[in-house]
Amino acid sequence: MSEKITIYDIAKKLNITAATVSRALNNNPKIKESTRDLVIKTAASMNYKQNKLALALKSGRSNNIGVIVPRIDSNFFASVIRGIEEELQPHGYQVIICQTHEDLKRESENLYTLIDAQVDGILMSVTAVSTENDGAFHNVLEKNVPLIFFDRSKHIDGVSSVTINDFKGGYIATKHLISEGCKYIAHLSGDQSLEIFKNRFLGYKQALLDSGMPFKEEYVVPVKSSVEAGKDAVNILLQLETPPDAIFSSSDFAALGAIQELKERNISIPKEFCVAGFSNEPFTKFMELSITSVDQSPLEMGKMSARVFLEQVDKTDTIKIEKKVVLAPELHIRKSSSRTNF
Amino acid sequence: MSEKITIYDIAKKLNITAATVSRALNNNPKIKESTRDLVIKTAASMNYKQNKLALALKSGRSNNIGVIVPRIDSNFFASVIRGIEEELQPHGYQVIICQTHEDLKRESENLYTLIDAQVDGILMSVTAVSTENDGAFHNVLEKNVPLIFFDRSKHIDGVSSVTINDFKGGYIATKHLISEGCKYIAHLSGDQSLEIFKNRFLGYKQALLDSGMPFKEEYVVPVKSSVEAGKDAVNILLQLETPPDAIFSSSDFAALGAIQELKERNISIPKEFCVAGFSNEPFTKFMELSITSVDQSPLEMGKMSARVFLEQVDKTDTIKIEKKVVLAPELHIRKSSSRTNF
DNA sequence: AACTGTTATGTAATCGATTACACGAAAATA
DNA sequence: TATTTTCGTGTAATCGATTACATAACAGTT
Repeated sequence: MSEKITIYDIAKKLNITAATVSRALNNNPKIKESTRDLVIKTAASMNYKQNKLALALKSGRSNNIGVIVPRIDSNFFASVIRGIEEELQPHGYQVIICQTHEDLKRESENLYTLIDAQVDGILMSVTAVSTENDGAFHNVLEKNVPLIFFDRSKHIDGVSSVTINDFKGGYIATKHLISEGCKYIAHLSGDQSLEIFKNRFLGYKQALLDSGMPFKEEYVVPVKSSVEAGKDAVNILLQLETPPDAIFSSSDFAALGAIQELKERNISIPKEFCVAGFSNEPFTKFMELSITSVDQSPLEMGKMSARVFLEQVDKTDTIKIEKKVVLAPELHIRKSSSRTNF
Repeated sequence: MSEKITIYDIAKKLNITAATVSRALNNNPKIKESTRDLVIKTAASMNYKQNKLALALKSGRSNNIGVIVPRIDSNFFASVIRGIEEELQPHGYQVIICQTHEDLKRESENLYTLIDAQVDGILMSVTAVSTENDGAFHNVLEKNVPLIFFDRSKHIDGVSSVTINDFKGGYIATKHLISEGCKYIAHLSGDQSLEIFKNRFLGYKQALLDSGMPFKEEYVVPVKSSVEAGKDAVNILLQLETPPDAIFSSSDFAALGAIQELKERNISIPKEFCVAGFSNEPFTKFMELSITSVDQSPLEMGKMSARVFLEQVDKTDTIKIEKKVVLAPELHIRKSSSRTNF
């Protein structure tokens, strides 16, 4: 087994002090060139590796950043994380991942754990908007650890965020359904306490109004992001006096459930009924009856969040600048709503 | 902003030494109970948090473990990671994730980076079997950092692994196709240098032989794990003198491509042609024509890998014990191959 | 020769926690 | 009373790297 080589070992071998070795390795200009070369050569030959833990203790920076997401086994979050990773790795940061499983208590625990672990920053998508974890968030800010929200954010002074324009997403999806000739468009909505879902809903509403179509409360059905919820929603909607002829769902999974239920009832898609989802999950494209969906460019979102973080780290001394990056959503039109193109 | 509180701050306040504070906080039995209580109470009131970096430097353990996977935005790997996380978090470990993007150079870099970061262990799925990175692997073992392979493994003495029985997976999938009455079963195979793909192939072959069916080389088409590759494979297979009437694909994505191409050619599934895939990706279940697939229980695989790691960490002094855990695959029979049930 | 300046390196403190060893005081034993 | 134990705490080294400050050696200036 190879003993761990420290700068002291190198120093002893060369009959100089560790300070000189450290300076030589850090390209300190005060070191004679011959000494520097010798040290660097010796370090290489002894297979010296800097101890990052010692460096971290001394500098107070761990070079780890924490990422908190509801769950990792969803294409969206996994892709965001991939984006974060790709952007941060070249800067020497390692990413530590935590999952909340949509549980506020775990969110709080994760925040404390990451601060404990001395991370240099926290990038996260909040689990729900609630005051329950205010203490944990306050703790992060108090420690001056950069905090950045992506996708699902909370309003906290001085905290930056990277989101997509969910309003626009809802708007273009709905407008698209209208342009395909749909007259009665329903909406499967998510947890309205979260900005993202509220905005998707507002975009939907605005698109209706802008097109001179009436907005009806009964066309808005709250759902969880699951296939089952989508089926249930269709069952409710089809019992209405004037059942809808299209659905804009804030979740791809619910959209899928809706489609399954509609097929069950022999309602032809997209001829009689159009459906659009949100998130552009991989399966929406793979289906035989592919599903129209709003893409959130998760990779880009991850990279952007990382960049915002990097900006904030550099200027720790300056006043914190709250930056709100809003990415543009992109509608992927597929068979589930294409009366004309396909 | 809250200044960082150290044990020295507590010591000063109580007019005792940091050593006593440290001992009190660590429940050292030599400390008078009254002192211990006082220290603990004071620490709490001052909002003291142990500096993990200092602890890490002193103990040589970072409480971080590294996970290396080809990519994170695949349901399989994301689920394995989720399993690892769930098992390790309660033990105080944080998970650091690295991606190789199927690139051997990045695999090597990741290994060195993690060792650099002083991780307490590395859990990984290798990118490819090659001697190119032997140096990097050797480096890990030399540093006495526990190394555990999951899913895709390499043969290295003393290194444990957690895999599924891919041979059996291939076997039961093929047997199932045979039982559905398929007579000419083709196989879309993966990179044969990787055990997992080789074993799936061997399982397929054995199932044929056990059923008294001939094994034909021309029925084995190497593919990448992509939709396109699956389409191409079907095009090749259907040009054979005796085209097959079933496919066992080592990849769900290729299976999907095959199905799309078969439909294009108006070949009815499962009536004229049956298809089975591997991995049980979420979309296989969501399709209208759901796809039969072999489940690899990724969550369980992650948890099991974590457990094997925990075992190895505990007994650092004992001789390294190579442990090979093999999980059982499970066939999920769906419409793409169900002539009888549905 | 005396002084100043420059250059290269050494000395020692520091980051925060742990711990082997030492030591004084009190309690137990002879 | 003298001696040994036990108990509770202090002292100081340690983990490995960085860095403010000190200093030695030498060159240049007057």
